[in-house]
Amino acid sequence: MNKELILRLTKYKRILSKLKALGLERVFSNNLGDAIGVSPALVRKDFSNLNLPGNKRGGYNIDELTERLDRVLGYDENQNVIIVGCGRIGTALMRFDEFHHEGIRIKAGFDASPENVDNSTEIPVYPLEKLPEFVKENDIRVGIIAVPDSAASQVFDLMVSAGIKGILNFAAVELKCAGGDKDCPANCTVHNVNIGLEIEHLFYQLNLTESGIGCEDT
Amino acid sequence: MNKELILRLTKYKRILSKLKALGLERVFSNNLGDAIGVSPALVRKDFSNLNLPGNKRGGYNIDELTERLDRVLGYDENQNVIIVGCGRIGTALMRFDEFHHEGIRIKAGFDASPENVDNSTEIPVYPLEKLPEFVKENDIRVGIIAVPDSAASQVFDLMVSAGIKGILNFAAVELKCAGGDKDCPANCTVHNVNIGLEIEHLFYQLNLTESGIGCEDT
DNA sequence: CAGTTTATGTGAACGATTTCACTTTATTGA
DNA sequence: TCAATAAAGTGAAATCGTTCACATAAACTG
Repeated sequence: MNKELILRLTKYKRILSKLKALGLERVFSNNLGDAIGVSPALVRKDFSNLNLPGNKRGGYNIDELTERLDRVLGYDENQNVIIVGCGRIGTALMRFDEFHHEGIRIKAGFDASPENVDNSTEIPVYPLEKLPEFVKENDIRVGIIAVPDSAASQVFDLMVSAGIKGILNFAAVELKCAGGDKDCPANCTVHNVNIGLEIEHLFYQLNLTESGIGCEDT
Repeated sequence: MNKELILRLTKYKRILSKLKALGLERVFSNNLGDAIGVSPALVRKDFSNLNLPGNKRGGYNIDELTERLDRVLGYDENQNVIIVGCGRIGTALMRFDEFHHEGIRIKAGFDASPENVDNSTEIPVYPLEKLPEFVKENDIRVGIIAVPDSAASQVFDLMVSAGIKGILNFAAVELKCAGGDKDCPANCTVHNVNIGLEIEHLFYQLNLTESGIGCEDT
């Protein structure tokens, strides 16, 4: 199962929960397709491949589909996360509203500078050294890196050796699993969110679109 | 020229500038491939398709390749950007270090609430109404949306009608060009960065990897 | 209850990217 | 000057994800 597919499934799930909130009970492949920007045929194919059945005329039952999707994706209430680096980006993320809606819970922050440490706040910020202990005790699987680029790689190693399995990295350094090319022993999955790169990419896409060398949207 | 390719080219450019900073003069397709996580064959194919020549034995000359890449991508010193929404995320982005390195300049912020307006700071924050005027006068092509989800769509329309051509959207609403499915008259390209979705996606990828249904990294 | 409609389900066709495997050419060293 | 070597260059092949188009079945309708 590849990354793109998992992303689509995650999106389906989100749409389903919104439709449910609106009181709907069933949904059709073209509704879902429109909502996430893919063809209805692909929606059906996705569900067909995963044995998520619909009804020949009545589309898909939202509750049932949600439940089955959860089972496929291994849904788990406990989506606990830590943030490493409590500078501006880090603290902004800590208070990011959306996380609350989505059942994602930021359990703690960690920072190397003592002046950022403060465990009197709603989300406590501990010194970086406490990270391994905290990860073990609280069974944390996912962490966010929001440290300066220069510290990213060190922090990454620390997190991986502490047993973190998934990382969302905001530093402008493409992090890869220590194992290198081969399959990483620690088996940690990284998603890099490189904002600078994203903007640069956007500029180039515009340039090329304008000059007619074209590039369709998404 | 498609989005993925443009992204690779942007990455090549970044690597080249880092290698250059280290004092290197030439680079091989496998260096570049390793750095951005693709095969050397693809690197060569990319350059070959774009007529970016290397030397049959000596690899690619970093200066020359950079220059040619700039030409292909339509490189322009002037990468001016505005940010709409000067809450936590917005202000964090305003002072984001990486932008400075990359020649990206945040020229101004805009916010609907008067208490966030303040043009005594390094990067001035104006009331939202000033946006169209500012965009015209300063020839702004790209903007960042960092407003609450509920305001995202309105702000989007305002930006598009002001003439903004590219948007990096941090609100958890998948924005699409007003034109809908057909080609948008305003022709505005949107990149959505949905952090909550990203984390959820990460969790599911881990679940599936652990259960052996597998999914390779990147 | 037969006929029509509407949406799923799916094998086959398609298209785009990527990789393979080989050719070419520059460079080094004997 | 003549191998030997190392890396770019590239047409062909393979792969992968997506779409097509039609078979299928459920649900209305008169």
